[in-house]
Amino acid sequence: MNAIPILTLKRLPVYLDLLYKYQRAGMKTVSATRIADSTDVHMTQVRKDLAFTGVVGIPKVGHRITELISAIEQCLNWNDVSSCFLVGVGHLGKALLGYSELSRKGLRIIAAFDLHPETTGEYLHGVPIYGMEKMPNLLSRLHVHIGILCTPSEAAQEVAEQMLAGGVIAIWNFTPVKLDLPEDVIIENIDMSSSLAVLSRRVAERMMRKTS
Amino acid sequence: MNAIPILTLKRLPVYLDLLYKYQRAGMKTVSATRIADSTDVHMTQVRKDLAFTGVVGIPKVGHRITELISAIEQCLNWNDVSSCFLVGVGHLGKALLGYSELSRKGLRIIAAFDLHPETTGEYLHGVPIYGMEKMPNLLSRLHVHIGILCTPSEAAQEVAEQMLAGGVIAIWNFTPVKLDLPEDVIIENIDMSSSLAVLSRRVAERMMRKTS
DNA sequence: TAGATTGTTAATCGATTAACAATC
DNA sequence: TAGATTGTTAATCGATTAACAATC
Repeated sequence: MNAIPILTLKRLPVYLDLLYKYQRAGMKTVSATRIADSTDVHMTQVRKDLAFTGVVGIPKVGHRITELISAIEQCLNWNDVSSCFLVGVGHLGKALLGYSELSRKGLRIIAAFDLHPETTGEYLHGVPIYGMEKMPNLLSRLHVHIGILCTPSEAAQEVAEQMLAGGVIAIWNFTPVKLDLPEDVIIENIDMSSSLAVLSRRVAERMMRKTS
Repeated sequence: MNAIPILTLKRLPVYLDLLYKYQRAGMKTVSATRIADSTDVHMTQVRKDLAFTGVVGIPKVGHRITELISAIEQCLNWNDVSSCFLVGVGHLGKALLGYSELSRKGLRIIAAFDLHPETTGEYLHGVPIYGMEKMPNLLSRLHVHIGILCTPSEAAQEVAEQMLAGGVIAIWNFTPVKLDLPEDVIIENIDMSSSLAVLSRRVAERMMRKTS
Protein backbone atom coordinates (compact mmCIF):
# COMPACT_ATOMS: atom_id res chain seq x y z
CA MET A 1 0.00 0.00 0.00
CA ASN A 2 2.02 2.89 -1.34
CA ALA A 3 1.63 6.46 -0.27
CA ILE A 4 -0.75 8.50 -2.41
CA PRO A 5 -0.46 12.29 -2.36
CA ILE A 6 -3.26 13.87 -0.34
CA LEU A 7 -4.32 16.09 -3.20
CA THR A 8 -4.66 13.03 -5.40
CA LEU A 9 -6.79 11.32 -2.74
CA LYS A 10 -9.08 14.32 -2.64
CA ARG A 11 -9.58 14.23 -6.38
CA LEU A 12 -10.38 10.51 -6.57
CA PRO A 13 -13.97 10.88 -5.26
CA VAL A 14 -14.57 13.55 -7.88
CA TYR A 15 -13.56 11.15 -10.63
CA LEU A 16 -15.59 8.42 -9.00
CA ASP A 17 -18.81 10.42 -9.07
CA LEU A 18 -18.23 11.17 -12.72
CA LEU A 19 -17.55 7.52 -13.50
CA TYR A 20 -20.79 6.42 -11.85
CA LYS A 21 -22.58 8.95 -14.03
CA TYR A 22 -20.91 7.63 -17.18
CA GLN A 23 -21.76 4.10 -16.14
CA ARG A 24 -25.41 4.99 -15.66
CA ALA A 25 -25.32 6.54 -19.12
CA GLY A 26 -24.24 3.18 -20.50
CA MET A 27 -20.66 4.08 -21.41
CA LYS A 28 -18.06 1.33 -21.23
CA THR A 29 -14.78 3.21 -21.53
CA VAL A 30 -13.56 6.75 -20.97
CA SER A 31 -10.35 8.64 -21.74
CA ALA A 32 -8.37 10.72 -19.29
CA THR A 33 -8.98 13.66 -21.59
CA ARG A 34 -12.70 13.29 -21.19
CA ILE A 35 -12.46 13.10 -17.41
CA ALA A 36 -10.22 16.16 -17.42
CA ASP A 37 -12.72 18.16 -19.46
CA SER A 38 -15.49 17.49 -16.96
CA THR A 39 -13.53 18.17 -13.80
CA ASP A 40 -11.28 21.20 -14.39
CA VAL A 41 -8.29 18.99 -13.65
CA HIS A 42 -5.45 19.00 -16.14
CA MET A 43 -5.34 16.01 -18.48
CA THR A 44 -1.87 14.99 -17.35
CA GLN A 45 -2.91 15.31 -13.75
CA VAL A 46 -5.79 12.93 -14.29
CA ARG A 47 -3.38 10.42 -15.83
CA LYS A 48 -1.03 10.66 -12.88
CA ASP A 49 -3.86 10.36 -10.39
CA LEU A 50 -5.24 7.30 -12.14
CA ALA A 51 -1.78 5.78 -12.27
CA PHE A 52 -1.70 5.86 -8.46
CA THR A 53 -4.73 3.59 -8.36
CA GLY A 54 -2.78 0.99 -10.31
CA VAL A 55 -5.08 0.77 -13.33
CA VAL A 56 -3.62 0.46 -16.80
CA GLY A 57 -5.50 1.90 -19.71
CA ILE A 58 -5.71 0.86 -23.33
CA PRO A 59 -3.97 3.19 -25.79
CA LYS A 60 -6.38 4.68 -28.28
CA VAL A 61 -9.36 3.42 -26.26
CA GLY A 62 -9.04 4.75 -22.75
CA HIS A 63 -9.95 3.10 -19.47
CA ARG A 64 -12.65 0.54 -18.81
CA ILE A 65 -15.10 2.31 -16.52
CA THR A 66 -15.92 -0.65 -14.29
CA GLU A 67 -12.23 -1.29 -13.83
CA LEU A 68 -11.55 2.34 -12.92
CA ILE A 69 -14.42 2.42 -10.47
CA SER A 70 -13.29 -0.63 -8.59
CA ALA A 71 -9.67 0.54 -8.61
CA ILE A 72 -10.62 3.87 -7.05
CA GLU A 73 -12.99 2.27 -4.55
CA GLN A 74 -10.27 -0.12 -3.53
CA CYS A 75 -7.79 2.73 -3.17
CA LEU A 76 -10.11 4.51 -0.78
CA ASN A 77 -11.19 1.29 0.88
CA TRP A 78 -14.75 2.16 -0.05
CA ASN A 79 -15.48 -1.35 -1.28
CA ASP A 80 -15.83 -2.84 2.14
CA VAL A 81 -17.88 -0.95 4.68
CA SER A 82 -16.49 0.14 8.04
CA SER A 83 -18.71 0.63 11.04
CA CYS A 84 -18.63 3.99 12.76
CA PHE A 85 -20.66 5.94 15.28
CA LEU A 86 -21.77 9.51 15.65
CA VAL A 87 -21.87 11.81 18.64
CA GLY A 88 -24.13 14.85 18.77
CA VAL A 89 -27.57 14.38 17.26
CA GLY A 90 -28.38 18.01 16.56
CA HIS A 91 -29.37 19.21 13.13
CA LEU A 92 -25.99 18.46 11.64
CA GLY A 93 -25.89 15.01 13.22
CA LYS A 94 -29.37 14.27 11.89
CA ALA A 95 -28.34 15.44 8.44
CA LEU A 96 -25.46 12.96 8.50
CA LEU A 97 -27.64 10.13 9.81
CA GLY A 98 -29.91 10.69 6.85
CA TYR A 99 -27.11 10.93 4.34
CA SER A 100 -27.55 7.57 2.66
CA GLU A 101 -24.58 8.05 0.30
CA LEU A 102 -22.33 7.38 3.25
CA SER A 103 -22.73 3.63 2.96
CA ARG A 104 -21.64 3.85 -0.67
CA LYS A 105 -18.52 5.55 0.66
CA GLY A 106 -17.48 2.82 2.97
CA LEU A 107 -19.06 4.10 6.18
CA ARG A 108 -22.02 2.73 8.08
CA ILE A 109 -23.18 4.53 11.19
CA ILE A 110 -24.25 1.83 13.63
CA ALA A 111 -24.98 3.96 16.69
CA ALA A 112 -25.42 7.58 17.69
CA PHE A 113 -25.04 9.28 21.06
CA ASP A 114 -26.39 12.50 22.45
CA LEU A 115 -26.35 14.12 25.85
CA HIS A 116 -30.10 14.61 25.79
CA PRO A 117 -31.57 12.37 23.13
CA GLU A 118 -35.04 13.68 22.31
CA THR A 119 -36.22 10.16 22.06
CA THR A 120 -33.91 7.86 23.92
CA GLY A 121 -33.88 4.27 22.80
CA GLU A 122 -35.35 5.45 19.53
CA TYR A 123 -34.09 5.00 16.01
CA LEU A 124 -33.39 7.69 13.44
CA HIS A 125 -32.96 6.51 9.88
CA GLY A 126 -32.48 3.06 11.31
CA VAL A 127 -29.73 4.11 13.70
CA PRO A 128 -30.27 3.69 17.44
CA ILE A 129 -29.75 6.84 19.55
CA TYR A 130 -28.29 6.41 23.03
CA GLY A 131 -27.51 8.72 25.92
CA MET A 132 -23.86 9.69 26.33
CA GLU A 133 -23.50 7.54 29.44
CA LYS A 134 -23.87 4.45 27.27
CA MET A 135 -20.91 5.37 25.06
CA PRO A 136 -17.92 3.88 26.93
CA ASN A 137 -19.64 0.57 27.32
CA LEU A 138 -20.99 0.30 23.81
CA LEU A 139 -17.82 1.45 22.07
CA SER A 140 -15.75 -1.31 23.57
CA ARG A 141 -18.46 -3.87 22.91
CA LEU A 142 -19.05 -2.89 19.29
CA HIS A 143 -15.41 -2.52 18.33
CA VAL A 144 -15.92 0.57 16.22
CA HIS A 145 -12.85 2.72 15.77
CA ILE A 146 -14.16 5.57 13.66
CA GLY A 147 -16.14 8.34 15.31
CA ILE A 148 -18.04 11.25 13.78
CA LEU A 149 -18.00 14.32 15.97
CA CYS A 150 -20.97 16.72 15.62
CA THR A 151 -21.33 18.09 19.12
CA PRO A 152 -21.46 21.77 20.05
CA SER A 153 -17.97 23.31 20.16
CA GLU A 154 -17.89 23.40 23.94
CA ALA A 155 -18.14 19.63 24.20
CA ALA A 156 -15.89 18.70 21.28
CA GLN A 157 -12.55 18.25 23.04
CA GLU A 158 -13.99 16.28 25.93
CA VAL A 159 -16.07 13.99 23.74
CA ALA A 160 -13.06 13.40 21.49
CA GLU A 161 -11.09 12.26 24.51
CA GLN A 162 -13.88 9.92 25.53
CA MET A 163 -13.85 8.53 22.01
CA LEU A 164 -10.16 7.73 22.32
CA ALA A 165 -10.70 6.09 25.66
CA GLY A 166 -13.26 3.90 23.91
CA GLY A 167 -10.67 2.73 21.41
CA VAL A 168 -11.28 5.08 18.50
CA ILE A 169 -8.38 5.57 16.08
CA ALA A 170 -9.96 8.07 13.69
CA ILE A 171 -12.23 11.07 14.18
CA TRP A 172 -14.19 12.84 11.48
CA ASN A 173 -14.55 16.25 13.05
CA PHE A 174 -17.46 18.45 12.00
CA THR A 175 -16.93 20.98 14.79
CA PRO A 176 -14.81 24.10 14.25
CA VAL A 177 -12.62 23.06 17.20
CA LYS A 178 -8.98 22.19 16.67
CA LEU A 179 -8.76 18.96 18.63
CA ASP A 180 -5.73 18.52 20.82
CA LEU A 181 -5.03 14.80 20.75
CA PRO A 182 -2.05 12.43 20.52
CA GLU A 183 -0.56 12.68 17.07
CA ASP A 184 -1.21 9.07 16.12
CA VAL A 185 -4.95 9.78 16.11
CA ILE A 186 -6.26 10.20 12.59
CA ILE A 187 -8.27 13.42 12.41
CA GLU A 188 -10.08 14.83 9.42
CA ASN A 189 -11.73 18.19 9.85
CA ILE A 190 -14.66 19.47 7.86
CA ASP A 191 -13.60 23.05 8.07
CA MET A 192 -16.31 25.49 7.10
CA SER A 193 -14.31 28.50 8.24
CA SER A 194 -11.46 27.87 5.82
CA SER A 195 -13.89 27.44 3.00
CA LEU A 196 -15.77 30.58 3.98
CA ALA A 197 -12.49 32.48 4.18
CA VAL A 198 -11.74 31.71 0.55
CA LEU A 199 -15.27 32.59 -0.49
CA SER A 200 -15.32 35.88 1.42
CA ARG A 201 -11.99 36.98 0.06
CA ARG A 202 -12.93 36.15 -3.51
CA VAL A 203 -16.17 38.09 -3.18
CA ALA A 204 -14.32 41.05 -1.67
CA GLU A 205 -11.77 40.99 -4.48
CA ARG A 206 -14.55 40.92 -7.04
CA MET A 207 -16.25 43.91 -5.44
CA MET A 208 -12.95 45.81 -5.34
CA ARG A 209 -12.34 45.26 -9.01
CA LYS A 210 -15.80 46.47 -9.88
CA THR A 211 -15.62 49.71 -7.95
CA SER A 212 -12.10 50.54 -9.08
CA MET B 1 -5.94 44.28 -2.73
CA ASN B 2 -3.10 41.89 -3.52
CA ALA B 3 -3.51 38.22 -4.18
CA ILE B 4 -3.12 35.98 -1.15
CA PRO B 5 -2.30 32.30 -1.70
CA ILE B 6 -5.34 30.11 -1.15
CA LEU B 7 -3.54 27.97 1.40
CA THR B 8 -2.70 31.08 3.37
CA LEU B 9 -6.35 32.17 3.26
CA LYS B 10 -7.38 28.81 4.64
CA ARG B 11 -4.98 29.13 7.55
CA LEU B 12 -6.04 32.63 8.54
CA PRO B 13 -9.28 31.54 10.26
CA VAL B 14 -7.28 29.03 12.27
CA TYR B 15 -5.03 31.77 13.57
CA LEU B 16 -8.03 33.98 14.17
CA ASP B 17 -9.74 31.45 16.43
CA LEU B 18 -6.56 31.11 18.41
CA LEU B 19 -6.17 34.86 18.72
CA TYR B 20 -9.71 35.24 20.08
CA LYS B 21 -8.85 32.62 22.66
CA TYR B 22 -5.67 34.47 23.66
CA GLN B 23 -7.63 37.70 23.84
CA ARG B 24 -10.22 36.15 26.13
CA ALA B 25 -7.33 34.92 28.28
CA GLY B 26 -6.22 38.52 28.68
CA MET B 27 -3.05 38.36 26.60
CA LYS B 28 -1.97 41.48 24.75
CA THR B 29 0.76 40.24 22.42
CA VAL B 30 1.77 36.94 20.87
CA SER B 31 4.79 35.72 18.90
CA ALA B 32 4.65 33.83 15.62
CA THR B 33 6.47 31.00 17.39
CA ARG B 34 3.67 30.68 19.88
CA ILE B 35 1.02 30.61 17.17
CA ALA B 36 3.04 28.01 15.30
CA ASP B 37 3.25 25.76 18.35
CA SER B 38 -0.52 25.72 18.77
CA THR B 39 -1.43 25.15 15.15
CA ASP B 40 1.00 22.64 13.64
CA VAL B 41 2.04 25.27 11.14
CA HIS B 42 5.73 25.95 10.72
CA MET B 43 6.99 29.09 12.44
CA THR B 44 8.24 30.61 9.21
CA GLN B 45 4.98 29.82 7.51
CA VAL B 46 3.07 31.69 10.19
CA ARG B 47 5.33 34.70 9.65
CA LYS B 48 4.74 34.65 5.92
CA ASP B 49 1.02 34.25 6.34
CA LEU B 50 0.85 37.14 8.77
CA ALA B 51 2.95 39.27 6.44
CA PHE B 52 0.22 38.88 3.80
CA THR B 53 -2.25 40.58 6.14
CA GLY B 54 0.00 43.63 6.20
CA VAL B 55 0.67 43.70 9.95
CA VAL B 56 4.12 44.53 11.26
CA GLY B 57 5.29 43.01 14.47
CA ILE B 58 7.61 44.27 17.15
CA PRO B 59 10.98 42.51 17.37
CA LYS B 60 11.49 40.83 20.71
CA VAL B 61 7.84 41.37 21.60
CA GLY B 62 5.69 39.83 18.91
CA HIS B 63 2.40 41.02 17.50
CA ARG B 64 -0.31 43.01 19.23
CA ILE B 65 -3.28 40.67 19.36
CA THR B 66 -5.98 43.24 18.69
CA GLU B 67 -4.02 44.47 15.70
CA LEU B 68 -3.59 40.96 14.32
CA ILE B 69 -7.26 40.17 14.77
CA SER B 70 -8.46 43.21 12.91
CA ALA B 71 -5.85 42.72 10.17
CA ILE B 72 -7.02 39.16 9.55
CA GLU B 73 -10.69 40.11 9.73
CA GLN B 74 -10.07 42.84 7.23
CA CYS B 75 -8.22 40.46 4.96
CA LEU B 76 -11.17 38.10 4.90
CA ASN B 77 -13.66 40.93 4.82
CA TRP B 78 -15.17 39.54 7.99
CA ASN B 79 -15.37 42.96 9.62
CA ASP B 80 -18.35 44.08 7.65
CA VAL B 81 -21.22 41.68 7.32
CA SER B 82 -22.59 40.59 3.94
CA SER B 83 -26.15 39.47 3.51
CA CYS B 84 -26.78 36.07 2.03
CA PHE B 85 -29.62 33.60 1.67
CA LEU B 86 -29.98 29.86 1.96
CA VAL B 87 -31.85 27.35 -0.16
CA GLY B 88 -32.90 23.97 1.17
CA VAL B 89 -34.13 23.95 4.76
CA GLY B 90 -33.48 20.30 5.52
CA HIS B 91 -31.42 19.20 8.50
CA LEU B 92 -28.24 20.66 7.09
CA GLY B 93 -29.93 23.93 6.21
CA LYS B 94 -31.38 24.16 9.71
CA ALA B 95 -27.97 23.47 11.20
CA LEU B 96 -26.56 26.40 9.25
CA LEU B 97 -29.45 28.68 10.17
CA GLY B 98 -28.68 27.97 13.79
CA TYR B 99 -24.94 28.43 13.43
CA SER B 100 -24.59 31.79 15.12
CA GLU B 101 -20.84 32.02 14.52
CA LEU B 102 -21.63 32.83 10.91
CA SER B 103 -22.35 36.46 11.69
CA ARG B 104 -18.93 36.72 13.32
CA LYS B 105 -17.55 35.51 10.02
CA GLY B 106 -19.04 38.18 7.89
CA LEU B 107 -22.18 36.38 6.80
CA ARG B 108 -25.78 37.08 7.77
CA ILE B 109 -28.52 34.85 6.39
CA ILE B 110 -31.48 37.12 5.73
CA ALA B 111 -33.81 34.66 4.04
CA ALA B 112 -34.20 30.96 3.41
CA PHE B 113 -36.13 29.10 0.74
CA ASP B 114 -37.48 25.59 0.52
CA LEU B 115 -39.66 23.75 -1.93
CA HIS B 116 -42.00 22.64 0.81
CA PRO B 117 -41.41 24.78 3.88
CA GLU B 118 -42.88 22.94 6.86
CA THR B 119 -44.05 26.22 8.18
CA THR B 120 -44.34 28.75 5.42
CA GLY B 121 -44.12 32.37 6.42
CA GLU B 122 -42.47 31.18 9.61
CA TYR B 123 -39.13 32.11 11.11
CA LEU B 124 -36.33 29.80 12.11
CA HIS B 125 -33.60 31.30 14.31
CA GLY B 126 -34.96 34.66 13.25
CA VAL B 127 -34.71 33.94 9.54
CA PRO B 128 -37.89 33.95 7.42
CA ILE B 129 -38.54 30.79 5.38
CA TYR B 130 -40.22 31.20 2.01
CA GLY B 131 -41.43 28.85 -0.71
CA MET B 132 -39.14 28.50 -3.72
CA GLU B 133 -41.56 30.41 -5.93
CA LYS B 134 -40.77 33.56 -3.97
CA MET B 135 -37.05 33.34 -4.70
CA PRO B 136 -36.72 35.16 -8.05
CA ASN B 137 -38.72 38.08 -6.80
CA LEU B 138 -37.07 38.40 -3.41
CA LEU B 139 -33.51 37.95 -4.65
CA SER B 140 -33.75 40.91 -6.98
CA ARG B 141 -35.48 43.00 -4.35
CA LEU B 142 -33.07 42.24 -1.54
CA HIS B 143 -29.90 42.58 -3.60
CA VAL B 144 -28.14 39.63 -2.02
CA HIS B 145 -25.41 38.08 -4.14
CA ILE B 146 -24.22 35.23 -1.97
CA GLY B 147 -26.25 32.03 -1.84
CA ILE B 148 -25.86 28.96 0.36
CA LEU B 149 -26.90 25.78 -1.38
CA CYS B 150 -28.18 22.95 0.84
CA THR B 151 -30.74 21.27 -1.37
CA PRO B 152 -30.86 17.57 -2.17
CA SER B 153 -28.37 16.64 -4.92
CA GLU B 154 -31.07 16.27 -7.55
CA ALA B 155 -32.10 19.92 -7.23
CA ALA B 156 -28.64 21.45 -6.85
CA GLN B 157 -27.81 22.32 -10.45
CA GLU B 158 -31.22 23.79 -11.19
CA VAL B 159 -31.38 25.84 -8.01
CA ALA B 160 -27.86 27.12 -8.66
CA GLU B 161 -28.98 28.35 -12.05
CA GLN B 162 -31.98 30.08 -10.51
CA MET B 163 -29.62 31.71 -8.04
CA LEU B 164 -27.55 33.12 -10.90
CA ALA B 165 -30.66 34.38 -12.65
CA GLY B 166 -31.44 36.22 -9.42
CA GLY B 167 -28.09 38.03 -9.53
CA VAL B 168 -25.96 35.84 -7.30
CA ILE B 169 -22.19 36.06 -7.82
CA ALA B 170 -21.04 33.50 -5.25
CA ILE B 171 -22.37 30.12 -4.15
CA TRP B 172 -21.36 28.25 -1.03
CA ASN B 173 -22.14 24.71 -2.09
CA PHE B 174 -22.91 22.14 0.58
CA THR B 175 -24.16 19.53 -1.88
CA PRO B 176 -21.82 16.89 -3.31
CA VAL B 177 -22.73 18.05 -6.82
CA LYS B 178 -20.09 19.59 -9.07
CA LEU B 179 -21.97 22.64 -10.31
CA ASP B 180 -21.66 23.42 -13.98
CA LEU B 181 -21.82 27.22 -14.15
CA PRO B 182 -20.12 30.08 -15.99
CA GLU B 183 -16.57 30.35 -14.77
CA ASP B 184 -16.92 33.87 -13.39
CA VAL B 185 -19.24 32.52 -10.70
CA ILE B 186 -17.43 32.14 -7.39
CA ILE B 187 -18.06 28.64 -6.05
CA GLU B 188 -16.80 27.18 -2.81
CA ASN B 189 -17.60 23.56 -2.14
CA ILE B 190 -17.84 21.95 1.26
CA ASP B 191 -16.68 18.60 0.07
CA MET B 192 -17.33 15.82 2.50
CA SER B 193 -16.32 13.12 0.04
CA SER B 194 -12.78 14.44 -0.37
CA SER B 195 -12.38 14.64 3.36
CA LEU B 196 -13.77 11.15 3.83
CA ALA B 197 -11.43 9.85 1.12
CA VAL B 198 -8.41 11.03 3.09
CA LEU B 199 -9.81 9.61 6.32
CA SER B 200 -10.67 6.23 4.80
CA ARG B 201 -7.29 5.85 3.18
CA ARG B 202 -5.45 6.76 6.35
CA VAL B 203 -7.47 4.27 8.36
CA ALA B 204 -6.84 1.58 5.74
CA GLU B 205 -3.11 2.29 5.77
CA ARG B 206 -3.08 2.07 9.55
CA MET B 207 -4.84 -1.29 9.48
CA MET B 208 -2.41 -2.58 6.85
CA ARG B 209 0.58 -1.65 8.90
CA LYS B 210 -0.86 -3.38 11.94
CA THR B 211 -1.58 -6.68 10.25
CA SER B 212 1.71 -6.79 8.35
C1' DT C 1 -1.45 2.61 -41.55
C1' DA C 2 -2.50 6.99 -39.07
C1' DG C 3 -4.49 8.99 -35.17
C1' DA C 4 -5.71 8.86 -30.59
C1' DT C 5 -4.52 7.71 -26.35
C1' DT C 6 -1.55 5.91 -22.71
C1' DG C 7 2.25 6.35 -19.42
C1' DT C 8 6.71 8.38 -18.28
C1' DT C 9 10.41 11.58 -18.04
C1' DA C 10 11.74 16.43 -17.84
C1' DA C 11 10.58 21.33 -16.90
C1' DT C 12 7.99 24.56 -14.44
C1' DC C 13 5.62 26.42 -10.88
C1' DG C 14 4.26 27.40 -6.23
C1' DA C 15 4.51 26.53 -1.47
C1' DT C 16 7.27 25.33 2.51
C1' DT C 17 11.33 25.43 5.15
C1' DA C 18 16.04 27.07 6.25
C1' DA C 19 19.31 30.68 6.95
C1' DC C 20 20.33 35.12 8.42
C1' DA C 21 20.55 40.08 8.93
C1' DA C 22 17.91 43.80 11.35
C1' DT C 23 16.09 45.54 15.69
C1' DC C 24 13.36 46.71 20.04
C1' DT D 1 24.04 44.77 26.19
C1' DA D 2 22.37 40.10 24.92
C1' DG D 3 18.57 37.47 23.60
C1' DA D 4 14.37 37.00 21.43
C1' DT D 5 11.80 38.02 17.78
C1' DT D 6 10.79 40.02 13.29
C1' DG D 7 10.94 40.01 8.25
C1' DT D 8 13.39 38.72 4.03
C1' DT D 9 16.17 36.20 0.90
C1' DA D 10 17.77 31.68 -0.58
C1' DA D 11 17.19 26.59 -0.74
C1' DT D 12 14.26 22.74 -0.77
C1' DC D 13 10.44 20.22 -1.55
C1' DG D 14 6.30 18.63 -3.77
C1' DA D 15 2.81 19.16 -7.10
C1' DT D 16 1.48 20.52 -11.69
C1' DT D 17 2.21 20.95 -16.46
C1' DA D 18 4.77 20.10 -20.79
C1' DA D 19 7.04 17.08 -23.95
C1' DC D 20 7.41 12.80 -26.06
C1' DA D 21 8.05 7.92 -26.93
C1' DA D 22 5.20 3.63 -26.92
C1' DT D 23 1.13 1.26 -28.67
C1' DC D 24 -3.66 -0.71 -29.72
